[in-house]
Parts: sequence; structure tokens; C-alpha cells
Amino acid sequence: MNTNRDNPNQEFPESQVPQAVISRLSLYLRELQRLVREGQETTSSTQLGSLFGFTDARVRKDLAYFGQFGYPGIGYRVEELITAIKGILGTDQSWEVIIVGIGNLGRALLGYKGFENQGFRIVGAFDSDPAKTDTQIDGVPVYAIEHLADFVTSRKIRLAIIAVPAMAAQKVVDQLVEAGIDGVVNFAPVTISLPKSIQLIGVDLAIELEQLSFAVVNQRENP
Amino acid sequence: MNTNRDNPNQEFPESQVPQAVISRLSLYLRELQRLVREGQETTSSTQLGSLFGFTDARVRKDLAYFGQFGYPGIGYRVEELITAIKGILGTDQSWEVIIVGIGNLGRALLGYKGFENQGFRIVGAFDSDPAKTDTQIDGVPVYAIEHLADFVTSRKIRLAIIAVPAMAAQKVVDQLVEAGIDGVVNFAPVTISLPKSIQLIGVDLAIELEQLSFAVVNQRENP
DNA sequence: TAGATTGTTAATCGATTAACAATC
DNA sequence: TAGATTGTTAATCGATTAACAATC
Repeated sequence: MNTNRDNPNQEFPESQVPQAVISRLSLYLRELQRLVREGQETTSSTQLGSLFGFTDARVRKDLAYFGQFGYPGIGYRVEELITAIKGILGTDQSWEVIIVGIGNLGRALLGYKGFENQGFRIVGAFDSDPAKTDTQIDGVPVYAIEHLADFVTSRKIRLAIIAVPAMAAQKVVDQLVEAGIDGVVNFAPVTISLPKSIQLIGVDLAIELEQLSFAVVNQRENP
Repeated sequence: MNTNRDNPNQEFPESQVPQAVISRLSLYLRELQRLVREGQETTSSTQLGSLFGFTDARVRKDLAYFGQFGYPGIGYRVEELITAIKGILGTDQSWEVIIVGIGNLGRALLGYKGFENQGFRIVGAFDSDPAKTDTQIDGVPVYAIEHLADFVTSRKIRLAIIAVPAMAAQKVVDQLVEAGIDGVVNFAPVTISLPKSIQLIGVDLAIELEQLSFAVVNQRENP
């Protein structure tokens, strides 16, 4: 065994990996980082799974998509597994990220410490309101929206966060795509269309509350 | 047909409805609300699905969990389907919601207009910092955290949003559960444990970027 | 009527779990 | 060694899709 630990296979069979697996990897990573802070050196699929109500088999299967990271009889070395998962998620490197739209939400995201810790550095912000531009917020320079495309192209920015009003979102995304962006997290409550090769994650805060409403009204048993 | 439209079955077989279906209902609702603004009166499973890259069969199946809402040969009446989905999600009524933690993110959520539109009214905010309490932000009163339990109990608040630091989240949730909360949206990047009967939705902003990072690194084809 | 589209069944596809030999 | 735990296979479970009679 250990072929992947010793000689990591970079050609992940990504088309076969379910999206749900990737979400769970992020959850594992978050808990592993907590465990390492608490000084724990090894963990097991049973321990990791029980934190989320997953079976041990599911944890092992999730990791098995990407290689062999554990030691039979021992479990997983926490530090090692953190490194492995970061490698899988692509957060072993640091990403330069921009934010478009400096309203309430954009400003909050600018100041959010959680990004930096996970390998995402906000290097620029953009807004159409001249009153907000050519300043710095939380140490991040705020530019006029007119400079968006240039910035993305010249700085080779790959990831962007959209926090503009719903009406403006599609146009902003179109500009980003034109400028060569690779992925977008969209907080505007609107469905965005874009080329298949550009990655999109949508986060709709009202929808999260709707999901909660349904769960409460229907008294779901949660795991 | 039409038994459910005429005599809605309130006993949804909720345990059989996959979580993914509920997420899609929220997406359908958002697009239906846009269609109604654009003056469209009817839609079809094909149109609705194509907006998201879903098959028409999937859209019909999703709705079929809850009743019969369409008209063969015609499709779905947009207004009618909006009403039906709101009924399913429980957002035909308005919910009173509180926010705990008035940092950058909490403040942004306080001012977020999208909640009100979907039937969620923020009626109180709570923080441990005396400098922030006994004021109003965006028309919402901010109280000391000590008043949290009393407020939830006496006002019979059912839904709460947590935007406190990770370290404080579990304690806040414990207080809310004790005070009788029914559901929580947690923005703190930490795994929360709570009784099975209390509903929990976790939103981790850094995890959203991690998911994007993986997708970009692995050049996923999106639908 | 002919064309469109639903709701639903059966077939397909994919994900989860249980079990266990291999390993430390 | 005995106990613990992995990675993986086969069986199970669940979700999606294709197809079509029923309906407008």
C-alpha cells in the first residue's frame, strides 16, 4: 500500500468523484485542524465519522477515491491527512481572490478571517460606487468596477466572489469570464449562466433559511 | 387529478423526500418569482429544468413528492406553483428570526434585504460586546447576550442565525436549545452538536471557496 | 383534432453500507 | 499474540432518467 502517499497520483479520476464527497472532505479537514490544535496525533474513520453522523465506511470510501492515507491498525495521522486533503482540494497553495460588490455582504466577506486561514487571500475589491473606490477596507484596495477586467487579466486572478445586487450579477460574471476567471462564488440570489469550463458555486442566504424552515415545519430527524 | 391542489395533503411523507429535492424547490421558487416579475403566466418542467441543467423528469418528480401541481398539455401556472412551493417550504407564513453575533458578518446579515422578501423578519440581534448593545442597527434592536434566552422563550422565536466566533458557537447554541429554539443556521466554522429534534443548517464560507478550488484544479465539467 | 405536457412506472444509474482479508 | 483499523469488494439502498398513457 502507500503508493499514493509515496507517489501521489495527480490525475484524480475527478469525473467519478461525487460532489458530495468533496463537501465532506472540507468537513473532515475542518475537524482535523481542530484535532491538531487539541494535540491529537492520530484519528480513525470511526472517530471522524461520528463527529458528523457518518459511518466509518463512508469516511474510508471518501478518502479512497484519492489514494491510501491510513495505516491499518493505527488509523490516520492527523497532520498527514490534513496535508493530503489540502492537496486534493488545491488549498496547499494560496489563492489570490477578488471580491466584486462592496455592500454590506461584500464588506463582511472582505473582513472575514476564515478565508486567509484556509489559503485564500483577498487581493482586491471592486464597486461601481465612486464613493467607495480608491480607498482601502481591511487592508484591501477598493477599485472602480471599470478596472475589473484589467486587474483579473494582468494579475492572473483565478477566483472571484460576487456580492453585487441580483440585477448586476450576470453582467459582472460575463466580464470576469471575458477576462479569464476560472471560478466564481456567487452570493447574488440569481441563477447565473456561464461557459461549462468556468466553475460556479452559488450561495443564497435566503435559501438556507428556507431549507431550515422546511426542516422545522416537517420535524426532520437529523443524523 | 388535482387532489392535492384542491385538498392539500399536509402530512408530507417527509422522511422519504431527499434533502436534495428541497434544495431544488428553493431554486425553482427563486426562478418562478423571476418569471412572474417578467409577466410569464405558465411554465413547463422542461423550461424550469433547463434553467439549471436538470432534466424535465427530475423537475416533475421533485414536485410529485408533494402533490399534483401541473396541467397536462399546459404546464404549471407560475403564481400557483409559487404558492404551492411556499406552502411546502413553510414560507407562506412569515418567520421571526434572531441573529446572534454582530461582527462583520452578523451586521451584513442584519441588513440583508433578501430575507424579508422570502418571509424572514429579523426581530432582534444579540452580542456580548456592551459597546454594540442597546442600540438599533438597520432598525433591529441589539441586546446583550444575557437577554438571549428570555427573548427566545418569551417571544416564542423558532429560528436563529449564529454569526459568532467559532469558539463561542456551541455555547450559544446550547442556550438557544435550552430556551426552546427549533432551528439554527450556523455561520461559525465549527461542527455543532445538538439534539436530534433541533434543526441545523451549517454555512461555512471558507468551505465554499474550497469547493471552488477543487473544481477549478480538477476542471470539472459543470452542467 | 393534433400538439403539448403532465404524473407515474420501470429501468438505469450511482452512492452507501456491511463484511472481511490484510496489516500494523 | 490479540486487538484495532485500514482498503476494498459485494450487496443494498436510493435517486435519476426514459418512456408513455392520460389529459388538456
